[in-house]
Amino acid sequence: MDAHGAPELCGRGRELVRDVLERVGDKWSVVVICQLGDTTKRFNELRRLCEPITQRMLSATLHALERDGIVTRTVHDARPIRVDYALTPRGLSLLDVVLGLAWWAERNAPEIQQARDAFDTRTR
Amino acid sequence: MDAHGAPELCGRGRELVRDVLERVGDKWSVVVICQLGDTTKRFNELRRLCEPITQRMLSATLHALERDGIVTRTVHDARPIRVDYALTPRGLSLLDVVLGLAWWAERNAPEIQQARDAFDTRTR
DNA sequence: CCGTATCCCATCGGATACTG
DNA sequence: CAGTATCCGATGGGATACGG
Repeated sequence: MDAHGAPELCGRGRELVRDVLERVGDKWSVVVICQLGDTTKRFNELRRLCEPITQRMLSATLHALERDGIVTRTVHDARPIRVDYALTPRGLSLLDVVLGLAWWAERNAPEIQQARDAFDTRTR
Repeated sequence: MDAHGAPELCGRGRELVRDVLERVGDKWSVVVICQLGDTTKRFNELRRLCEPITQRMLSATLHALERDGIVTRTVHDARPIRVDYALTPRGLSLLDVVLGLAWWAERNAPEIQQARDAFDTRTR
């Protein structure tokens, strides 16, 4: 199982790794990355796909992802103005692992809901 | 790439999936799950492994993971009291995908740090 | 040893209004 | 269309102290 050895979550470089995990751990990053997928999309297009994300949070999330080199932002001189977002190669590699997480969540969501209900009943 | 189709991050069942993602997205869950691995561990043992986690947060994190059926909690009648924690089968399946995330973070942390520095310089 | 209770502040993120 | 600015309530999580 751990043929690679455990990640350095507790050794040196731990803070750095946790920084990265907290980037993907905020409320919207995973959703945005999954909806972006391997296709370039515009701001409002992405916004609809990520509903009910607010304009403010989509902007902030994209800014943070751009800063980390996970998405690119391309401004086209047109009227009305048009801005395209896309995953970088690094973003695509992250998409792979994040899809694993999303699929796990999707597969396990019903049983986890049951577990929660059972636990809450049992401990009430 | 998306042979499974995109996860239902925006369809029905979206709230449920996001609930699950937010569980693993909090500050300590990924660390605790990785450090627990496939071996039963005691509270303070886990605490040292997850340093600098506080007692309060380890307790809260384990409680939430137990509620979701991801870890088991076993109290042994001994003195001093002894409590063992272990991943359930569901927890082990989560470990797989979470290790993927941790390894990605570890591999990419240095370049992301560079990207951040470059971005901050460029936009200053 | 294994927790819970309290306090308290920093950050996150929603609502809303405004700009190029 | 694609954002930024401001306000503000909710939540997360650290420090500390106490209990079984």
